[in-house]
Amino acid sequence: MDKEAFFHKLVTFTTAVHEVTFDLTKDVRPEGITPVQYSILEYIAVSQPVTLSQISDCKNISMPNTSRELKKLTEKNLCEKLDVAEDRRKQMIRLSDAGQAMMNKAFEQIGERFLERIKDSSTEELEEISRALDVLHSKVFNSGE
Amino acid sequence: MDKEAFFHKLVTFTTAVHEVTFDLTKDVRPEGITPVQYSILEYIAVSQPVTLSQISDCKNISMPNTSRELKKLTEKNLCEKLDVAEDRRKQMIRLSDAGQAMMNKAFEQIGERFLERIKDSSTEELEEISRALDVLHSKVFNSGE
DNA sequence: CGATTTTGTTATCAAATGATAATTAAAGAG
DNA sequence: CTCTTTAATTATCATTTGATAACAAAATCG
Repeated sequence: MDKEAFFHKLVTFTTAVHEVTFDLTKDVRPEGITPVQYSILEYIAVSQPVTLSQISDCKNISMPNTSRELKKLTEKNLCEKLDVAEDRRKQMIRLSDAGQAMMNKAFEQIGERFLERIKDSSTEELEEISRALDVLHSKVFNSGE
Repeated sequence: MDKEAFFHKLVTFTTAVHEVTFDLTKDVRPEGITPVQYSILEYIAVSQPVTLSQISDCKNISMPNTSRELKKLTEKNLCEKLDVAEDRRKQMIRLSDAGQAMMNKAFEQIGERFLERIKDSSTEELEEISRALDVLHSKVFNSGE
């Protein structure tokens, strides 16, 4: 298969992934939370506890802007800052109970929509999908490292 | 495999896809083009000719805002509006020569980065990846319909 | 034909985001 | 101990984006 066609296939695929994730996640964002804030909360939920710099790096948001958004989230009692004993410049950030509850609810909705989407797949097909995810994750979409 | 783990796997995967596409496409956006404008140009490039409503629907941008951004792009001579004979309300939009050249260049850069990313894969692995793309595209990320 | 729907435009406003400079405090290097 | 680097904050500004209302013209429906 020629590179050109392969590349086109990948572009089409990533576009589809973006569209589907948009569909799965639309409307789950709670009132009063901006898109950027939600994406930060999502990141914290998955990787907590994290430092401010980590959020800044991974989400490609400058430190000042990360600090600003995190301050707003903290004021809304959605996350907490914990001092780090070894390095007193750093702060570990994690979701508060309220923030955790909020994100659980959001993930639950997304999960339901996802299950709806694969509900017609047999056990064998799910296995196949799972293997496909492994292949692509390890051979193409391996961001880490 | 339980649903919970399956869902988690998918979340991790889509996150990776987003990160990788960000890496592949960062810095390719030409000077003076905003992110939203670039995403519109990308969509036109792949699907041209398209109507304004199609752009609005597919990119989830309201008609007024789509119209505004398209006007700016037209003023920059990056795309053209063609009248439709059968329905004089509609306009078909496509890239101008300059716009096409610009997007070709952008896609070329992305293509190079992509090839770099899969350069260590054998022919068999590429076949495997291709099949995995087909599986996921048809069974999970099938946005159309 | 008249009413309604579709397609697109213009204008305007508010909110979200991005970018930068200046500052603080702690850690680490020499 | 001084100098430099790292982590984070605050303040400020311009740009981008989203949202809404009001409008116009063509198509479609009954």
